[in-house]
Order: sequence, then C-alpha cells, then structure tokens
Amino acid sequence: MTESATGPSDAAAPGIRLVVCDDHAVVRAGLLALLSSAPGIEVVGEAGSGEEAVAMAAKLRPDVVLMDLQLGAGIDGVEATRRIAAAATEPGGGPYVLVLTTYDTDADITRAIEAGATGYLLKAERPDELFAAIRSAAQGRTALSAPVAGRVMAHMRAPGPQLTARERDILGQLARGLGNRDIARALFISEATVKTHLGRIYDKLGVDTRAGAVAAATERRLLG
Amino acid sequence: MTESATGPSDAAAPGIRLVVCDDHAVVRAGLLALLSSAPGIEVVGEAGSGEEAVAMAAKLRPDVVLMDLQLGAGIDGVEATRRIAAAATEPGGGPYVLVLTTYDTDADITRAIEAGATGYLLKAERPDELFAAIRSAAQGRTALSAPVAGRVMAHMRAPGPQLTARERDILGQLARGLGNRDIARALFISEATVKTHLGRIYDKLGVDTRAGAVAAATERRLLG
DNA sequence: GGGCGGGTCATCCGATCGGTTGATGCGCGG
DNA sequence: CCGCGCATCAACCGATCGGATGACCCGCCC
Repeated sequence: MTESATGPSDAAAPGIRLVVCDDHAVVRAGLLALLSSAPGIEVVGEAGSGEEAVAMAAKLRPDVVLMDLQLGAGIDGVEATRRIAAAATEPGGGPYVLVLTTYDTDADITRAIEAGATGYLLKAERPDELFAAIRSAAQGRTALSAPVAGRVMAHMRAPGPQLTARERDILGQLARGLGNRDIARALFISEATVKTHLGRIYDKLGVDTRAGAVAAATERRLLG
Repeated sequence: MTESATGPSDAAAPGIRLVVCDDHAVVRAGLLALLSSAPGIEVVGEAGSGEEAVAMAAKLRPDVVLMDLQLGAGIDGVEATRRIAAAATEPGGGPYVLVLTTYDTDADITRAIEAGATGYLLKAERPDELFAAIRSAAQGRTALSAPVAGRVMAHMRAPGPQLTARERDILGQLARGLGNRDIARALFISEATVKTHLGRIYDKLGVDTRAGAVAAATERRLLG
C-alpha cells in the first residue's frame, strides 16, 4: 500500500508531517526511533503536554497528531484532541488526531472519538499497523485497533450521540436562546415536552445545562 | 422590537416634522434657511441646548431631531440623543435622531450610535445629502456620511471594544456550559461578579439567556 | 397481539438563573 | 482633583431551569 496502489499521494511524497504527544520522554523517544524507519512519515514536533500539543498543532500545521490520552498534569489527551480537532473545521483543515494509548476502556474510546479523534490505536499494536494507521489518518480515514473497533461497533448499536429529529428541532430553538416556554410555542408542544426532550438531549450530549448543549452542538456541528 | 413608524411622511406627505438642535444660533439660522428650500421638510422647533431638545421632542413629537453633538453648556448631544431615543421605544414611537456634527472621531460616532442615533452626518456634507438623510431618518433608516460609514464598517470587523477582556473570559467559561458557581471558581471571583458581567454581556450581545449568549458569540466569532 | 421506541403531557421540588440596586476600589485622563 | 469606566462584591426576588416520576398514544416489527 506504499506506492503502486494509492499512487498519487505517494508519488509527490513530501511525507506525512507528524506531531507526537506523550508525557513520557522515553515513550516519545521510542516512537521517534520507530517512526524514523517508516518511509513517508516525518516527525516535525514533540509535545510533552496537551497544551504543548495544541500549540504545536496550530503552529506547525502537521497532517497528523499522535496523541496519548494519559498526559499527567494539565489538560488530558481528550481535551487536547478536542481543541485540535475543533480547529480542523477551519480553511486549512486542521490536523487529524490519532489517539495512541494503552487502555481501551469504553469511556476512553467514546470520549476520544466524541472529542474528534480520527483513529484510536493501542500501544500494543504492531509497528506496521501503526504506520498504516498514520497514513490512513493523514487522509482523514478512521483507523482502529481490532479490540477498539469491536467496542465501537457495540456502541454504534447502543446509544450513540445520535439525536432524533425532534430533539434536533428542540436543539435548534435552544441555540436561538429561547426559553422553554418560547420553544414550546415555536414547536406547538407543551413546556413539559420541551423539558423532557431537553433532558434527553443533555444525556446524549453529556452536558447538564442549556449553554453547554449549545456549545456541544456547535462543536459537533449538529446545527446549521 | 423597533417600531417601524411608517409615519405620516409617505402617504399624504404632509411633510417631515423636524426639530433642529444646535447651540450656535447662527448655525441654526443657516440650517433653517437651507431646509426651507427642501420640499417636504418642515422645521417645527429650534433648540439651543440638549435639555431644550429633549423637551421639544416630547412636546412637539417631531419625526426627526437634527442633533449637534457639541452643545456647550448642559447635557451634550450624546446624552440628549440617548434621552430622546429612549422615548422612541414607547407606543407613539418617538422621533428618530439624526446627528449632524463637525467631527467624525471613533468615540463620537460610537457613542452617538450607542445612544440610539439613527444616522450620523458631517456638516461638510452636501445639502442634498442632508435632505436625503433626513428623509431616510424619518423612516428609521440609517444614513451615514461616507467617512463615518467607513469607520463603522471597521468597527464591525474589529470586535475590540465590543466586550471587555474580562467579559470575554466569562463568555469563554459560559460557552463550556458552566454554571455561575463554576465560572466563579474558574476565574477566582465571586458568583455575584459573574452575574454582573453576564448581565452586561447579555446587553451587549442583545440576548437575555446564557444559551443565547453562546449562540451569539459563536455566530460573531467571539470565541475560539 | 404484545413489546418497543419515539413523541407527547403532567406534577412536583430544589437549584439556578436573570434583574436590580447599591456599594467599593482602582487606574486613567481632563 | 474629580469624574469615568471597569471590575469587584452583596443581598434580594421572581422566574426559570434541571431532574425525577408516571402516564398516554402511535407506528413498527417480531
């Protein structure tokens, strides 16, 4: 999958510009050594904290950020991912975030994906899987470790961040700053119904206030 | 909620009722002479001070008040504009204030517009521009001198004096969906202060709920 | 036919919010 | 020096929100 198949992307082959973020210097060094053997992948920056990674992503404009979720002090990998991914909507199309971590708990996975991660790999993965995942991420394609993929599929079936049509209606009015009474009137339903829907929306978005819902909806582009 | 005040000007065209306010008698006389040549515009009162203009606006109920900003003693043109414009929300729909002054500094312009002026003209303007502006103002339409328009546009692009730095801090936390208590803790201030700031933010953004503030801020790109 | 998910509504209550008033301190500019 | 804008805080009150609970109706699918 290096040259013949995909063709054009490798032809020009300026290399995928990568930023590595992990709070352990040893791990970073190991990754650098490993990645140095990967053709077409160039590490342009190392970050030891989430804040550093966010700054580097903005400044260096890499194609991919390899992000650990456990970062010790400061913002965690999820928050860093969120901030970096948020910039991905802008003109230049920010970097894709590929999470590389040790654990595969449901909470970690869902939080990372919700935050906008493009892929989720486990450190136990084989090196060539990592290389392939980085190349996939550089093109915005999702890459998941096998165990992670399984959990994600399970989640797809269960409760995704999927809102029903009616809930989106409510959310739309909410984003206009309307109170429950006004939302009710706008949609020809009762305030009680509005509150019921809002409660479910909060659950699905993982927030507990209207301002939070508007922010979350904006961030995840659930609104026009 | 602005009254469109279709006004008696259009239909039967009985003429636009105008009050002129300028502290220089000579200028007033000149304006009167000039306006006497303008069809459809009738000067129903002259004020030599801000207080006088406010009183006349209430009593004579003109369609437009032509207001100088520099008024020597007493309240200045901005304050007079504020008081007259404040009455414009009431049932009858008060008079529109058209500022006619010599200077076009940022401070003057923004203060006049904030005070509720419908238009802002320079005395250097050509007479027919003045006539046109008065007719526009009578219908509540904004009329600006070219240099003034330029500055206003600049202000639109630069949201600088829009919100104070502290207010942007508050707004940032608000957009994360935090409650007043949490915002207070995040910024090391009291809830009371948070509420005070929020009140001012609502004013400036023209909203009255937190969700509305988040939406407005997002729309106007006041946030990251 | 009986679940099942989505939409609708009601009621209750504590917590929070929005608005107001009033007051203090601080830096800046006339 | 005094005024003004900004930030800070307090106390109060009515309105609204958030959360929980229970209920009904409808369309769909096994």
